[in-house]
Amino acid sequence: MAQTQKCRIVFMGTPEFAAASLKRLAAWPRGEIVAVYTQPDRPAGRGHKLAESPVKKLALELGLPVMQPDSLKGAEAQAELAAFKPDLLAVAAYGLILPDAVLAMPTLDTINVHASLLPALRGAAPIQRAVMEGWQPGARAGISIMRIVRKLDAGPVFATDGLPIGEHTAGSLHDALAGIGAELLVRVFDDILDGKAQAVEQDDALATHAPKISKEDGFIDWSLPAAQVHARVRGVTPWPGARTVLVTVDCDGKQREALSLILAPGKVGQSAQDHAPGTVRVDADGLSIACADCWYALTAVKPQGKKEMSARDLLNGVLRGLPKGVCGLARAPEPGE
RNA sequence: CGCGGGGUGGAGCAGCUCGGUAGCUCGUCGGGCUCAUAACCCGAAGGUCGUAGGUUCAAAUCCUGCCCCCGCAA
Repeated sequence: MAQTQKCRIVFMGTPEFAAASLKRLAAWPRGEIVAVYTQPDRPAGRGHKLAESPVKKLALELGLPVMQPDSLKGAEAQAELAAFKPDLLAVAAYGLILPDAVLAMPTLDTINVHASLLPALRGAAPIQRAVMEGWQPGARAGISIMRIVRKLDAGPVFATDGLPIGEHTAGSLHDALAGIGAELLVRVFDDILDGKAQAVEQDDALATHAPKISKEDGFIDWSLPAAQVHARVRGVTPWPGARTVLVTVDCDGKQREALSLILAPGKVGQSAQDHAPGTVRVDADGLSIACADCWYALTAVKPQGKKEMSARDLLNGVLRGLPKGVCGLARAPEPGE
């Protein structure tokens, strides 16, 4: 603690996940955030208004200087960064490639907060993939703090911290991990200043990848076992949303218009061995869809252009008059649905 | 000017094209049936139809402005 001067931190990040670390770092007494880098404002949302990243919003609230270069590859951008004379570079879900020149810039280290237990799930969507793939009992997700090297998410790891995935959705797990990541980052920074930080090389042989999530990842495949369907639904909640299309048949055998739904996590029910995957059933409990092994009971559901509602409400309104029992088939959406 | 859907008793919807009695499923409350029930039967309460104007003898319904919600897209 011979530090007479705070260490100079440049923070780089973009989404909500990164904002949590920025917030925690701003309250860290041993460092001073001298600049915040985030992606340029982009048109987004309804009406295509220009949107500021969560990190930018927080940085402005905190009164920190905000930089939004399109890239860090140019000499100009690098000179700008160098002028901040960073001791530590803290990166969390920034979204831009950091060239070698940038990695070498800080006097102490270049540190990344990654939302997985590395070397598992390197890449863009570790939280969602962790939930989607973590359907086995006891599956865990976590945070790794590592040094940034040229190869993506492959640097030596200073510390990890995990938690059971349980019934988490990607959204709730994200929030939990954002907090854990922020704490762990500060702990590693303390260790670095105290000279007792140790980074352990990753075993590349154990590495797995977590590619970016697309809308299609939300299309539910009912031919999977219910436990995997459930994990998939949670993994794509709240974004891009678990989608399926219900094609239902009236009492008089008349087919209704296909109904496109976004599903909230439901419940794995009784065995559905004697029904084809995708079979839709109305019973006392509401609405269920057959998976490879069991029924999957829908709890809350969001039809296009509507608010989320209970399965009961769906049956009372949009699907009013459906016969009890097997009454249709669920299928994957087609493009545009 | 990105595209589209929607705002009707507590909930989810129909009615709007072709203006004129407020409808359906559920919930709530009361009663009945039943050993019993979230089942069934009977009855009741509860809505200035998002908001402000306009057209009209008459507007949930047609026209215009505004507010709010949602999906696509990013």
